[in-house]
Amino acid sequence: MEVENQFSKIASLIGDKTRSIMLWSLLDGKAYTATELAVSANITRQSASNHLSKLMEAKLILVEKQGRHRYFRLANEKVAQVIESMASLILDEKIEIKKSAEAKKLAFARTCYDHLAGKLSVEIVTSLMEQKIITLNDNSFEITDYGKDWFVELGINVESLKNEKRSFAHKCLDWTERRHHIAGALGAAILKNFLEKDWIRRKQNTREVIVTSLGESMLSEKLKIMI
Amino acid sequence: MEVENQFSKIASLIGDKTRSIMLWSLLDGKAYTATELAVSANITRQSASNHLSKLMEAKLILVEKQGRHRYFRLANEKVAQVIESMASLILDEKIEIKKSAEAKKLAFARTCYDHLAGKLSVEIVTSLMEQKIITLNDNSFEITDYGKDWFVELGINVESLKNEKRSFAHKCLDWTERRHHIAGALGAAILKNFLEKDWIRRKQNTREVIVTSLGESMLSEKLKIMI
DNA sequence: TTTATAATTCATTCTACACTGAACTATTTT
DNA sequence: AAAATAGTTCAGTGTAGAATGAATTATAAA
Repeated sequence: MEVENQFSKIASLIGDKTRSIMLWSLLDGKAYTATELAVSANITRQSASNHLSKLMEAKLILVEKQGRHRYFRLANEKVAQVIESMASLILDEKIEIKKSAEAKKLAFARTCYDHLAGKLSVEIVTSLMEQKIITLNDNSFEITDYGKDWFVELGINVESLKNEKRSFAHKCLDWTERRHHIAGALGAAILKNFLEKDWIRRKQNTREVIVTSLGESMLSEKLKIMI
Repeated sequence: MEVENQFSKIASLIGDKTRSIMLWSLLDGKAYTATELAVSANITRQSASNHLSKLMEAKLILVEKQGRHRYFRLANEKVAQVIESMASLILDEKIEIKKSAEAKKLAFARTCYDHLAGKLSVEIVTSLMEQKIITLNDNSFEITDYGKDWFVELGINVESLKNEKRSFAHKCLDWTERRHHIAGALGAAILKNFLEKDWIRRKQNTREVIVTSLGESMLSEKLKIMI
């Protein structure tokens, strides 16, 4: 098949009203059952099942079986990136006034797959670079010796992260900020760490992340970030 | 409207079979008339006109009037980036054997909007960096003093490019290579220069770019790139 | 001026494909 | 074992929205 038709096929696969909402729901990197996705997209289970098998066939999502449940999640971070990039067409409207409150909050701080995205996430990178905790090397971030201690103090053991199969700390383009944030094992560890310490909290049914007052003072102290 | 529905709307806008083929055609950054786009998408002019007005409304494309012709082109480079990112889901399949010959050629060298993309384009960046002709500074490339002379010798006046309104040489993520190439005024100037000198040639009806034998030896000499 | 070409608008038709209900398999629970 | 829950398959239905034809506007060429 010609490339343009392959493109057209994948575009219409993503572009269906219901499937696009499902993909949007899956953008937090979590795994959901068919029923859960059916409810959030407001369709029957049969219909959801049908859509999910189409997304599976195109390898946009994958499934894990657990007993009578089947958990669906995005196939990989790259799919998440594509969805994010499409969403950037609505999120970064020049005219601030037209941006909904919800969109603004998402632009400030949200999860993307398993790491942080939005303004906060790129400010973290800026601060870590300025403090020489991380450095940029081609396509990924590296941690300085000082940085290793800094992360240990934060509660993240950098060495053990490096043993994971996945990439350690690659750059991930933030579509609302048009700058990079940290993805990979380190990006995931930072999100987990901040959540565990209650610096930030997830909100129900959205990828939006809010900064707690504890988080506000800690981000200011450790990273010189003013919310 | 909730963000998920805004996303769904833009996704289905792009995701229509015919519109996606039109957008794919526009990806070379050139402007086409409604009739031309109708022919390449194999539909009537009325239908094309209808689709184009929808894409206009969403600000994905814009139009320039010239006499009785109306020339349509992508609204900006960002839209091109989004289309490219979606296409990356088909272009970078792990299983090489399944890649069509056409897709392989596109992955090697193609135009993206008004600059080069693909393997060749990121190799150019690598070489220019190694030779200290350009350096990376945050989100854009900068040219060294030595680099200025080097580009003048190539036939590109860097100073006059800087006076253009558009960004000079920002980074642009290459979706097949997952690394950056040069966009902006410099990226466009390089593509133009290479075409004029017949180092590379456009092919009809595709974004594919081929390297001439002259180009092969010049790229080897000037940039140490072996095709 | 007339004729040809480019593009759009609108009312109508058409169809791809999403949705539904019913029947089914596979687990878990009681 | 029976009942309940999760999910799928499939044949038939329904509809959003794409395609079309006819009419209209605008510009260019003859």
